Amino acid sequence: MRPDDLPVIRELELFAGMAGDNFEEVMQPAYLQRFPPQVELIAEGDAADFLHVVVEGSVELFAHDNGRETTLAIIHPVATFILAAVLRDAPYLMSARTLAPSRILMIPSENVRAVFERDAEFARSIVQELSIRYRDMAKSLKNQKLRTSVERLANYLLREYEEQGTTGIVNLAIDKKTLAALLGMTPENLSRAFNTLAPYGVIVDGARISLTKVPDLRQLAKPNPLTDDPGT
Amino acid sequence: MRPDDLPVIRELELFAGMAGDNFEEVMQPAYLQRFPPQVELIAEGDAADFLHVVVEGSVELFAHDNGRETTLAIIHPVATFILAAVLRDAPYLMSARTLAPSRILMIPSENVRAVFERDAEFARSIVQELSIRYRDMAKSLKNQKLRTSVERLANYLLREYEEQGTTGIVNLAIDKKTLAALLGMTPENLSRAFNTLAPYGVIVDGARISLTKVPDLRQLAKPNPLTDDPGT
DNA sequence: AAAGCTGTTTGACAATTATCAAGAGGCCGC
DNA sequence: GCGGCCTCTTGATAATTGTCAAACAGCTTT
Repeated sequence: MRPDDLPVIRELELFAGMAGDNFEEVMQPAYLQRFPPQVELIAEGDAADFLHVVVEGSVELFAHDNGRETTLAIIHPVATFILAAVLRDAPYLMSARTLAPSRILMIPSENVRAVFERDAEFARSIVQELSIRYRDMAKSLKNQKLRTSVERLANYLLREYEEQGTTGIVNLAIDKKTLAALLGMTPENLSRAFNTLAPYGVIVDGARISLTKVPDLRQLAKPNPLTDDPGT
Repeated sequence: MRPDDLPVIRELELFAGMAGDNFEEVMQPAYLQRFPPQVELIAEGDAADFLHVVVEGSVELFAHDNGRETTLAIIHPVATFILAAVLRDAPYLMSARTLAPSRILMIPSENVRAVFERDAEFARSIVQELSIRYRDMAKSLKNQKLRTSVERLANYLLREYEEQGTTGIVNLAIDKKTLAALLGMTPENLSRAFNTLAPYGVIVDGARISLTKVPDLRQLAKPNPLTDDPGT
């Protein structure tokens, strides 16, 4: 573990309020590792031995059933994943793979649970983190059940548009196959959904998407904070 | 509040480990109320003023977007709902209505948060509860994204079959319109899905469903603990 | 430059799911 | 009983989404 990584992690809301001793105790047995893209970090069904923190890069959470696969979330730095499994000492419900070259911090589950037991501030942070995650998951379910694939794509683009600073250009950070899985559709369908959005000012050039008629797009997408706004 | 209701609530895992004083503090301002069926208890977007506990009856959690509505979960006694919104002091993401005549305990959010701050055992319980809810939500999302409606129905029936004691009969506790919304389909589609399952030994007689070829049904449904088992 | 690879797009088609309209059956009040 | 109301079902049709095959573009490798 590089010493200059610790402050970044310390600033994570999850660890910010923790007592210094406890932070060291939880970090001491942790290790930070570099992974190339497309490495499977955990597999659904495995025991939750480590809490993972994406320090750099990005991680895709996905799951299988029958023969199919879907993406449930994309995790960007700096954020944790599979916290719930760690706290319950239960098998992971999702698999995780790196999308980009990434650095992942792995903290043994027992240490997380041990410090949780005696650091009230940490417990508080965990509850906030879990609540946010729960609510994000609820929003995803609403998104999936109440919208068509074109609407999901339109709302995704508008969210990225906001997050990338409302210039008319949205850069897709993930490839279209992954985006399709995240939005709950096939790559072919995503390609056609982009075409459907052309009259609403959506111009595709590889990973560069221009939005030239945002008001029109917004009217189609009908974004809703109670379905779209992440992290609240 | 009837005195003989308290022990039941006390046994709820969420409150079981709590110190006696704190339990009284959190219960003192709470009130228990009777509601007829189809009463809307909370609406999405409202402030989370109360933690709700279903003591008797049942409650449907549902949500809107565009003009559509879907059911996200059915809550049976004794269990809480909208815990995450209460802990974050954020607007509800879902609405709730009674399905049956119900008794609902309502605890002011501030009291929950106050006791959470100083009762470590309660904090622990909350984390467990939240983790379970998060994982249930993740399972629902997998169910929705990875399965067809016929598969979702088949798995629902098998789960009920197990929970109702593996007699060949499953009694639907909710009407078919609500079941359709829970499974993410229209009532018409549900009706047809039941017909599709007829060759797999599913015989419908109103709310009484007979399962005469459970192995066949299981083969079609391919149930998966990581998608189906609730509360783990 | 040619070959091969990957990711994406397009076309043709099939499966799934939704919509609209109508009908069957049960239940309640008059 | 009769009518009305409600839930559920069925039929016809349309919209959405998925599947399979092929083509294409952008890469890298040779």
